[in-house]
Amino acid sequence: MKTLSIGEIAKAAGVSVEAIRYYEKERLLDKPRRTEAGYRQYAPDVVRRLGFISRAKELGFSLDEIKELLRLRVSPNVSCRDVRAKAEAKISLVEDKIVELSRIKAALEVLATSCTGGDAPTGSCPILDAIDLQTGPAEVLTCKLS
Amino acid sequence: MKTLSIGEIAKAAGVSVEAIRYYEKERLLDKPRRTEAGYRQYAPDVVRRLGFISRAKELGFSLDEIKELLRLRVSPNVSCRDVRAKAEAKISLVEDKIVELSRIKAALEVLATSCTGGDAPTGSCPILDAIDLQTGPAEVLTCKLS
DNA sequence: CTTAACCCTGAAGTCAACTTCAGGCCGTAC
DNA sequence: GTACGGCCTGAAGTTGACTTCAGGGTTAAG
Repeated sequence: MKTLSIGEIAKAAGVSVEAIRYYEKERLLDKPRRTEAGYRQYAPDVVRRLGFISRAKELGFSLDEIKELLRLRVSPNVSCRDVRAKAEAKISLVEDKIVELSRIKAALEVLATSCTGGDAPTGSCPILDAIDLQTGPAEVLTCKLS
Repeated sequence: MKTLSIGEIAKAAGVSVEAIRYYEKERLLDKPRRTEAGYRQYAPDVVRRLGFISRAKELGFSLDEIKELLRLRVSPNVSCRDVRAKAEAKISLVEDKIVELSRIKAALEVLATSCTGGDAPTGSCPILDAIDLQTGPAEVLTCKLS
């Protein structure tokens, strides 16, 4: 099977070579096979993993949290119940983030559309004002990716 | 009007006193009035602003980005067109984050529900596998906060 | 066969976002 | 009036996530 050098996979995933070595040290990536000369050899699917890591970072997850996400699986040492509990905890964390982002998005939309060209009343912060509008009682988030 | 000391507002917003002084230095917060003795006096609505800062940080925004968000407004120096353009740029950035979080959420849901109790086939990463399932063509996100 | 581009390791340096520290002033409770 | 918690400043230290550096092998091109 075809393998990639660290430089090739770094380019493919859009991250630096040094970051990859760092992720290996921090155990977000398994230690890869090495060539005779000691060069790392990666399977192509490691690109996905690197992509996930970068995107999750952008979403405010720390490397430790990302490690946890990537490790969430049933194994001889971890029961199904535990995995489900952990996954559900992550789900509500992720939902909270989505709700918050939806608020910010709505606030930005208010700002973009209600923009009249005149000056705003001094001292107000449009984003915060717009977010205030939304924080009524019993909000419900519906979100679908189809 | 009632004002809050730095300690009081820190407690109310759930951030540290030092962080607040840091935000002031970094110009995420305006310089507050001072008492005769030089103590900072905050208006209660600064709590909102601090809350926004914390939540935005959790969503992967840097302090610089948060500063930009908070400053997005029409002023004598900034035209409506500029504000709208900037807001729209932020909107699509936020939408991308929501899409990505929705994927992660769906992946976690697959993981939580498909959890059978047996061992998974060795070497696979359930989260990445579940995310692969979703990355079909022409995905559309619908997201509503009601 | 040599030279440039790539790879290796380990250690040190950097940057953002704070936190801790040193040294000192307020304010109120005993 | 003094003790104690809260506030002040400026500087130094910390943590996470890398990046840069020093010193040295490797491999493909010419």
